[in-house]
Formats: sequence, C-alpha cells, structure tokens
Amino acid sequence: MLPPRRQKILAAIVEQYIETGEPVGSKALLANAGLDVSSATIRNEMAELTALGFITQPHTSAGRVPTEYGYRYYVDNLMQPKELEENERRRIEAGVDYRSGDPEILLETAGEALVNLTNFAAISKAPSDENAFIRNIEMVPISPKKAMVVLLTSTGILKSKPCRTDVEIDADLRKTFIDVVDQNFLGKPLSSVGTVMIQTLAASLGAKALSMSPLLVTIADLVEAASVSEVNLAGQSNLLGYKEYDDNAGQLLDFLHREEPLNMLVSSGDTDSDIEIRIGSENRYKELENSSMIISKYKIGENATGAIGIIGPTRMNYSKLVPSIKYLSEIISKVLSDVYEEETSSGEEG
Amino acid sequence: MLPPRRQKILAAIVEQYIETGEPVGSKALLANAGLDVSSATIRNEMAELTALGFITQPHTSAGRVPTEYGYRYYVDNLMQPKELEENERRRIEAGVDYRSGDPEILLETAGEALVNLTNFAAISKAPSDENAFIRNIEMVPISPKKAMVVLLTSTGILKSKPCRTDVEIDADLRKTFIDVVDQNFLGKPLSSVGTVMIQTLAASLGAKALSMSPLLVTIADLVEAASVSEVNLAGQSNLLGYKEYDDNAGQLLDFLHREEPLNMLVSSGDTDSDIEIRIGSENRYKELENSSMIISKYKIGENATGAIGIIGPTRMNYSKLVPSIKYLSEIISKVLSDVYEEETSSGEEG
DNA sequence: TTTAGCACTCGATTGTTTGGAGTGCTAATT
DNA sequence: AATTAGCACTCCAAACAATCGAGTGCTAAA
Repeated sequence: MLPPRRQKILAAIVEQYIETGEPVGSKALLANAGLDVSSATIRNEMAELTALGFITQPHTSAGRVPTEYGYRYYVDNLMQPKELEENERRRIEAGVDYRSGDPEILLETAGEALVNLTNFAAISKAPSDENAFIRNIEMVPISPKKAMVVLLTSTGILKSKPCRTDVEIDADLRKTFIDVVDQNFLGKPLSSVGTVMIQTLAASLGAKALSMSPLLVTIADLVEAASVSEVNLAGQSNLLGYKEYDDNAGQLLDFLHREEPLNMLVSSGDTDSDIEIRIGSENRYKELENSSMIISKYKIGENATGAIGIIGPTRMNYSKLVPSIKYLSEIISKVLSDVYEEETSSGEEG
Repeated sequence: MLPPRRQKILAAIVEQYIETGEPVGSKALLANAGLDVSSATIRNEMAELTALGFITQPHTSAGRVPTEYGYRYYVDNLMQPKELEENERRRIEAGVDYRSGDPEILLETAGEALVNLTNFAAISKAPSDENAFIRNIEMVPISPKKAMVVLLTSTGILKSKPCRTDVEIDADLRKTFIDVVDQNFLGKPLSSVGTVMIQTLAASLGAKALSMSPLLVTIADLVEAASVSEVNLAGQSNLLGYKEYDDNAGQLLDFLHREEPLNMLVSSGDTDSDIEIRIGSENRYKELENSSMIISKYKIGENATGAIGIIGPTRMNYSKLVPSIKYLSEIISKVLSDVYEEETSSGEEG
C-alpha cells in the first residue's frame, strides 16, 4: 500500500492528465493539488512513483504520464466515483427510447445516448439467455410455393426468413406445420434445436417429411440466428477526434467492425461484478492497447444478460463515466425486464 | 466540343491523376500518353485547358489536377468503361449472399462485397415500393396482457413491436383482431394506413374500440416503420486511408451516420438512367465536396426500386467502378425479383 | 504551328537556432 | 532525517533559414 501522500500525488497526476492531456510536471501539480510541500519534494516523490512503475516520462525533460498500472491503481484504490449530475441523468433518460419495447431499438438508442454523453464509442450486446425458449413460430404464405417463416423468442428477439417449398402451400401443409411446431418447438429452449434434432424430426414425419423439410431447415436457421446475440457499436467516428488515435484510427475502426472480437469484449470478464473497467492491454487485443473499456452488465430477470459500455482512449474520465454507464445499464435492465420478463405476482404500472 | 488532341490530353491527365494522386506535369504526361508532340506543346494545351476550367494547379509551379468540371467532361465524353474482369465478376458473385433471400441480408452482403472490391464506402437502400401493400399482420401473445405484433409487407419487409393491451388477451380479442386485420389491412397499400384511418376505424368498432385501440396504434407504428426504407452503409473506415480526407475524416463519417442526408443521396436523381455519377459538389452537401458517388438503381418487378453504390474521394477510377456497380446492381435486381415478385406465368427454377 | 531554351516560382525537405518547461542532484535548512 | 532552494542539464517544439527540383510561362528560332 502506497503512503498517503504518494497516493495523493498519484491521484492528482492521473486526474490532471485526464483533464489536460499534457504530461504533468512538479510545478503544475503544486498549483493544482492541495499539497503543502515544495516542488522539490514532489519531484522526489514522483521519482519514486516512476521507479515503482505507476507513472512514466515521455522523454527526459517532460512531465509525468500515468502508466496502465498507474491507471489501474487509481481506478482500484484512489478514484471516487462522482455523483451523477441531475442534468446528465436527464440526458440519459431522454436519449433512451423506452417506448418501442424492442430490445434492439432500446439498445441502439441507449448506445447513441452514451455516445452523445461521453463522446466515445459505445458498445452494447443484446440480451442472451441460455434458457431462452421459443415463444412462437408462424408461417406466412407470400405466394403459392413461398412463405415467410417468423420466429419469436422468450427474450423478444424476432427473426424471419423466406422459405421456398417444394409443394404448394395448402391448408393441409399449414395444418401440419402448426401441429409440428406446437408439438416440437413451442416452449422448447433454443439450444435444443439443431441439425440432428431436425433430421430426427423429419424422419418421424413419414410421408409429410418431404413437404415439411424446407420449412424445418428454415426454422433451424432462424433459431441459430436468434441464438447469437448481436453486438452493436455506435459513435466510432468520435474516436477520430482523440490524438491518441491519430496514427492508427483506421486500424482501430476496422477492428471494431469485426464481429468476433467485439463479441469477446462484451462477453468475457467477471460474472459477479456489475461493472468492469479494462485498461489498455488488459483488453487482450493489440488494436486496443491504447484504449480502455467500461462495460456494465444488465440483467433481464434471472437468466438473460447483456452488456453495454464504452470504448475510448485510456485517458478517459473514469470517475465520471462509471456512474453514467451504471445508471444507463440499470435503466435497460428495468425497461427490458418490464416488457419481456414473465409476469410475476407483482402488479404492473402504466 | 474540345479538339481531339485536347481531349486526349485531358483524358490522360485525368487518368494519370486518378492512378498516381500526384499533380501531373507536362513531362510526365509526355512519357505516359501516346502523344507525338513535345512537352512545350503539351504545356500550351494545358494552359488552354486550365483557362477553360477543366484542370487547375494547386500552386504556380505544380502540375495539373482535374477540376470537378474536368472530371465531369471526362466521365461524360472521354471515359471508356472497362470490361469487367472475370475474377472481379467472380469476387462480386462470391461476396453476395444469395441464399437467405432476406433483402436486408442481401444488401448488407452486397455492400460488403463492394467495400472489399473497391476499398471505398458502400451505400445501399432497401427496396421501396409506393404500391407496397400489407401481406400479413399477426399478433403473438407473450403474456396475459402483452403481445408481439408482426407486420409483413409485399416487399418482404418485416417489422415487429410489442404491445401492451388494457384488457386480457382472450379468444374474443384475438378473433376481433383477426377480423379487423382481415377487413381493414390485408392487401391494403401501406400508404393508406395513417392516424386518421386508425381513428376512423377505432370509432367504427364501437364497444370493442377500447380493447383494440393499443393494437391499432401499434399496427400504425409498424406500417410507418416499414414505409421508410432503410439506408445501409458499409466500409466507412476505408475512407480514412485516403489523404483527401486527412483533415476532416471525422466530419465526413459523422455525416455518413446521419440518416436523412443518406436517404436523400440514394433517392434523388434521374429516374431514367440506371447509373448515376455525382462528382464533388454535385452531391449538394458541403460534407461531400471532395467526394464522388456512383449509384445504381435496381428494380424489383415494376414498382419497387432501391439503389446501391459507393462513396469515395473524387479521385476514383470511374471507368473501372461503373461496370462493377452495374453488375452488382443487376444481380440484386435478379435475386430479389426472383424471391419477392408476384409469380407471373413464367416458370420458376431451383 | 511547334519546339528548344531559359529564367522564375514555390512547395517540400532538411538543417540550425533558440526558448522554456521540466528534471535530477547537491548543499543548505529545519 | 526530511524538506527545500538553487542550479546545471536535457530535450522537445517552434521559428527561421537554406537548398532542391519539378514544373511553369514566355521568347525566339525552326
């Protein structure tokens, strides 16, 4: 544990650097932090902090800049999350589209709200639920031999796909479809649907297998599509404004367009803590070595979880951002739970 | 009309500048273009072309760069569209996801194919059809007082939204819903649904108006949402690589994120020509003054049209890009027509 | 009408100088 | 022993100067 004065100095350096973006020197620190010592003393302490790896110098005759380790120590031990200001609370609330109830739209607008609020890029992940089940499957004919198949899951995800059948869609086929869906899909977990299951099912249909087969395949595709929860990104272009990305902005943006790593980013991490801060190389991706993420998990009921957060340069105002993201995450939890959770005994309000 | 030699020189300047990105001087031109005159003659011609406004000099002692007007003349009179190479044709075909049949996915993959092929940003607009009508509306209960309402249009667009009802959803309400939908919505053009129509309809329902009202409002919302056809953008980050955007990349990307102008970009323009090239300020947006667009319209059947194309720096290889985009547009037309058009007498193939 | 020749222009590149912020060390002070 | 004033030193950034060369327009000859 660092001695109190050193802690105070480290915190002051981090905060001042976050604010100004310039390496902070001993004198500037003296003016700013409420310390009753001379600049020489501060210099001595700074030399110590440098030796310990908390701060570093861009070059010999420059001020100090926090290292990743320094940020980490600050975030873990020194930072005091700021109270969320009333007008920011309102900005968040105003930005989120409660009304539609569509989780996609909710997350999209929530992401945009974060973007506007923070001037960073926002990342969000739609709710994924291991226990999600099939709420409904419909077949809507659009021509004699084509139909749109629509899947709705318990988490509110809706997927659809056109399907071309080998035979004409008549009352008979529709009846069969409804029966098959009723008995084999409704209420079943998404994870139970797969190639094997479809084949077994087709085999058991006997004479009707031929006509049903394309429809079954389409259902399987839809379930597959509904199982991978999408990651959304917004405000990437904000990042261009920060000088830490001047060189390799393209590289970063390209990285953020790729699906898999994004998914990893919002999926991994502690399951117990509701907010997670990852600084620089803690993100495990070379492209993010100068970036930090603040990610908060949200819950819908017991099983479904998603995440929302921001990506920006390591030099971000952690103490201010954390409460904002926490609050937004709570809102999402609440709104989505309200719409999609099985209703319990508790009454409902307007 | 420009004298032939001057045309030849202008074309050579444009093409060389497109290739190298450097202002082209009289000597460089001599080496490259197959002209049998001295550099001094070329200089004289270049002076003329400058006076006429086709080319310009960045500064006194630099080579020449095409003006917008120069590009325009080149595109209209001098350019010879290159034959589409076999491997590029294959790249386009390989990039597009035919199979899903979902217009959204098709356009998304088509956009990505364009991005990969051209290294510019791709823009696309989903089919919009003034005569589009409502194919189907379903209500899927998800709890006693909540239901998911799903709308499917004749152009294959699917929208859904949860709806909270004031009374419990019972067989009675479902029956009413089906009847109301059957009689008032199915087969009706999207444009016929609006606030007034909904209110009139509600009034005519008498005692059932109360229970149906939230559902009707939801339907109206869905029709509204299905009416605006979405514009898709891909590969924005590619643009960062071009030095013409070095200063204001952020501004451009921000612009491209906004919905309305994008919509304008792909909507406006000649209705008769199938491909449209807009150079620099012809785009009418200040943010695009250094950008060009090549947009091709595609058709589904008689009424529905959409568009796909690219956005990039004015200095782009028009003669090579035009055929690629044309071809991609044809593919989209064909695939979407195949899936969504009302089947006519012509038979269908696998 | 074309071309060789030439003086001129001006951005890009490279080198030089200077100023100042910040440092670490030493010696004096508390 | 801890703190501080003082000072020599380092090194970046900004300003300034010098040079280079591609490209031009013009003139006069072919």
